[in-house]
Amino acid sequence: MTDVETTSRGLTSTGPTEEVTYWYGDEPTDRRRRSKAVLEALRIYRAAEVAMRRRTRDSMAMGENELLVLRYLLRDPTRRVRPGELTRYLGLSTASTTAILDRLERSGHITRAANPEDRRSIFIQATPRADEEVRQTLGNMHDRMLAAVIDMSPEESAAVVAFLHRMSDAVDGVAVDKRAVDSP
Amino acid sequence: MTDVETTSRGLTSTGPTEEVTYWYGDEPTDRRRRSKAVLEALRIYRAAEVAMRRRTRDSMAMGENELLVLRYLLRDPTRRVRPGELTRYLGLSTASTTAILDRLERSGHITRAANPEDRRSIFIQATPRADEEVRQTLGNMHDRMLAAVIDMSPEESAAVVAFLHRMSDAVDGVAVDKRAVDSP
DNA sequence: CTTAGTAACTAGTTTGTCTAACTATTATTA
DNA sequence: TAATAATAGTTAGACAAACTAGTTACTAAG
Repeated sequence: MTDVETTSRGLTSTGPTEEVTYWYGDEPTDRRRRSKAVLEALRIYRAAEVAMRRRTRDSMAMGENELLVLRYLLRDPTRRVRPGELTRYLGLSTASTTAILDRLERSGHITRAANPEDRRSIFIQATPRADEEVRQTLGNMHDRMLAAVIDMSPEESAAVVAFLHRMSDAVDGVAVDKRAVDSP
Repeated sequence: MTDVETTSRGLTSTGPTEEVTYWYGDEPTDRRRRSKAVLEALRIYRAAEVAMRRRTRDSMAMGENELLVLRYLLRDPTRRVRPGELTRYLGLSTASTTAILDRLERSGHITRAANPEDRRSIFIQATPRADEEVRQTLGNMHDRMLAAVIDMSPEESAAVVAFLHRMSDAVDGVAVDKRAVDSP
């Protein structure tokens, strides 16, 4: 399990051709080997995604959270999003959210608009420029992802979705207790 | 469409039961619906993982990169790892690596040892305490992940692995232009 | 009308990164 | 062999982005 080189383009697409061909007698050894191949593929995907995030962040000269905010806003441009919602989404303090919005406003990616119904709060809107920039760098990715799944059979889709849900459950259980044992 | 609540425990495991059942006539509409379900499941998994990382980091009072270094060191405790290797792994400057190692040394998670063959360089070793702490928080996760895939059929494994490889390729192509293209 | 609660912001601090300069050591070459 | 270049890691100082604590403006409840 070495993450080392997988962050550079090309190395993440190691051909799966033979790794997953299966046996007639489905012995425990084979199952273990297949399981490892699946987890390895997942790890490679994660590495590819982390690398993509960094490239995008660099090419847009923008922090991770700023980018997340833009993507969140652009996901449904009709929705009225307030800073508090972004605070919960990012899991940061309200102060940090304010700072992020300041930077995005200064760089011309968002605007702050008054909320007529509650004059304490405001609405955040992505500018056309933000839309264009994000679309230019990430736009094709979603299309490619969709193209990569559109040809899957119902059975394949079901297997993948079930797998992802089990994985989500697996990572959901980490570090929820802790500090009961060894705190100083 | 909203990432908002998916970062909290439990909400990531929305039952997939009906979303993926399939039709007799496999019309384009169904295929599109299935595709969206798959990508949605992937997005939920990602959110679960990000949340897990944060919980771990918080519970160990440690930065993301410190944790990455420890996991890297503990992956094969017999190997002699030098700071330069960690620098390349993390993709940071050598100065930042030094700072990270300073923090880890001060908190008792690593030790610096001399390299007798090249007195400019040193070896980094994780302490037993680091091993125990990491194992305690993340140890079970790998077991749970393995348990979540060990029962998959050869066909299911193949479908999942192929899916992950296609996804890796899809994200690999983002934002590679703009600057010097892929470098070796 | 007062008091409590909420939404966002400001100020000041801490953390973790960066670049540039530095020390010590090893490798190359004139 | 002496001079020079290259390498490994550290130190110093600057900056970006997070945090906590406190403020302002407003709404809701007694």
